[in-house]
Amino acid sequence: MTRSSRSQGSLAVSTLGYALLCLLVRGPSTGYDLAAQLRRPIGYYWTARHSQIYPELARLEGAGLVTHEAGSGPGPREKKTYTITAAGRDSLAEWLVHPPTRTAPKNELMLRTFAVGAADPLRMAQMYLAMANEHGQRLAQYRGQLAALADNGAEDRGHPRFGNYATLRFGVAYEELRVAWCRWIASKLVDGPS
Amino acid sequence: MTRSSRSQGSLAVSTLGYALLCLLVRGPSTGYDLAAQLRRPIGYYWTARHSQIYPELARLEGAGLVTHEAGSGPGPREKKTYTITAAGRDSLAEWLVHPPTRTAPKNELMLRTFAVGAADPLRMAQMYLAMANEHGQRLAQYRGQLAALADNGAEDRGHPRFGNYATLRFGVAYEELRVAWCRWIASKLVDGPS
DNA sequence: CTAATCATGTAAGGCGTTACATGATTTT
DNA sequence: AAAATCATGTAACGCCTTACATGATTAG
Repeated sequence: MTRSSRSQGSLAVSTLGYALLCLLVRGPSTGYDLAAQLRRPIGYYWTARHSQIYPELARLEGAGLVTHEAGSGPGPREKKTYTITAAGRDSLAEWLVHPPTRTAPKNELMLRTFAVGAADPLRMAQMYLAMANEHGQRLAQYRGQLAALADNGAEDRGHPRFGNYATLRFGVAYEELRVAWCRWIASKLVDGPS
Repeated sequence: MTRSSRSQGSLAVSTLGYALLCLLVRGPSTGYDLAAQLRRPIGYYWTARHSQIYPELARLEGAGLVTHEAGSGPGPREKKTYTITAAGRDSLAEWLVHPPTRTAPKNELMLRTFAVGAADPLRMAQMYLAMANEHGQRLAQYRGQLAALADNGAEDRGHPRFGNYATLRFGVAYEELRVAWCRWIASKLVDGPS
């Protein structure tokens, strides 16, 4: 049984598949729109290009987790609006409560930091300050979005945007940490002894 | 000019290549040993299997950034000990001061959190508490390692292990944040209104 | 009239994991 | 006697990015 087989619901769903279900559970959407939605705030934690999304939607449909309705689109092909099925909701609900599988960490900033002794300290300090700036700007954005959500009552766990609120709270705390750490190491490299 | 071309030093080096140089700048090593070194603490931020490391070392040698000396090994093949070259040191020093290229975020926990409303709140709370536990255990490990480094004087930026110290400081702060956030959302899901 | 946006797909190639393959030495 | 460790490589396959391909509608 190949992966493109239709009419079976027991095929393994990739994390990307669940990411799409996370969006589709909030309402029907086209592949194009899903690509656009993979921005704020979920795009801070998961992204995908349309070249990945279109084949994945076809797989989800083959597994019976979504269906689509086609209509006339702007281009040469039909526009397809995807909707999550009851099986899709069940599959998502079960996946959500499982602890995440550990994925390989990829943090280039910490990789550089591990070898910080092999570079010029002043140039490294400048790099860290530039990163502090970048994270500081993101922090300001996140704080603004968080305040807007709080105003709409999204701190309540029953609110439909509570998920946005909770992820943004993490984002704010993480950016604060990164700004503080970057400033700490920069000052260490400039003022510090030896 | 293909990637396997020898005797040229201008070929693009991948991030994995620089990760290996980050280790080799501390001293010569075999591919096997590099795979083992990609654990504490650099493995918290970057990992690779031996199947990736061996071909990458050959590419680095083709680019003139490392050399190797062969001796008799335990198995059917020769044991190769790699050493960073002066060109390798220069290339690394230049790479270190560049700000990291933005890589696609992959945070499965935040992905799940975005769709938290589609799952059973109590089961989600249990999952978050399990994660808080896991991160709490890592936090204890990191704190132990950090204290050992501090005792050896690694807070000094001139110390050969200052890189380990700085990355671990980030690790401790990050794990603290994750534990606190997981506990916050778990209590929100259990006690919270609605 | 030019550019952006909407909309869907495929192809080539890099990166990374798992599994296959070999075999000596040391520990249990 | 069996298992773990040391040590190096290749092959198959999945995930992901970049680039190729098409074309209507709308905004500047």
